[in-house]
Amino acid sequence: MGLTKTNLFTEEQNAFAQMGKVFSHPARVAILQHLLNANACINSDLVQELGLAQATISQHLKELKAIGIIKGTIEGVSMSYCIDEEKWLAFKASFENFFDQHPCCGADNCC
Amino acid sequence: MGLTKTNLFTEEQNAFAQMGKVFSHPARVAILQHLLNANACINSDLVQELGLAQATISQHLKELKAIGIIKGTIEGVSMSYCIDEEKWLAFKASFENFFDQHPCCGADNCC
DNA sequence: TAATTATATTGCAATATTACGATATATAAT
DNA sequence: ATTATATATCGTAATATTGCAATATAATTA
Repeated sequence: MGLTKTNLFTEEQNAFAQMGKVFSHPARVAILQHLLNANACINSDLVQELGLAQATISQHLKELKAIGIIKGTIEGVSMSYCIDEEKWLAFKASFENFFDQHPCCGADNCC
Repeated sequence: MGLTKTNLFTEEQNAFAQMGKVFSHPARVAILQHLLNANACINSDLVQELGLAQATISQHLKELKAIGIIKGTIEGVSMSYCIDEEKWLAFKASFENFFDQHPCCGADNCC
């Protein structure tokens, strides 16, 4: 099949999985880290930096932009990409919230 | 292609992406949440709970077990799965560390 | 205007993931 | 020993993702 059965899960679970997807590929992780370090940068920087083809970088940037964690503004001929601070903090909050759930209850049947 | 170019990225980036993958599918998110609530449970619970086929659940459990975030112990006929607390805290720390990077530097070229 | 540069999009090939039926395995109960 | 129950694995089909060459688009410069 290959088709995720989205209807079986809650809105929250699907939304969280969408966020997880952002971090599920090293190229996207690397792009985010590069943007975090530079605070703003252009596509071509990333092509040099990462070693992937320009089309591939562009595609990853598109995905990151689609979910909203980065935003791009036209800067003459080139593009200036940067982290969307508001979205970044929302992601941060979602993950903190998730990880704040305790893995162990201390009950008798606790592993 | 479909083949991630792992060699282009750092160990840390690849490792973080592996962690991200855990949260990139709603079924795995739902399984983790169920384990967090119940603290321990068996496969059949999840089949009832999630509505996916037994083989599918088993496959997701296998992946979660492979990366170490859950562990399973044989409990008679059934399996008792639960979160691996140590690994859970390690994941939590990695994500906290990642999100603690600041999206905006306050410089002139800041978006 | 023509050439240049930067980025996006298209089309395609290859691998990965998701899902499930069927089957295997292993323990428990009768 | 046979049956029932729970979980894992195998095989397979379908969709998703990754990656890139080629091409399109759009802004800048000569």
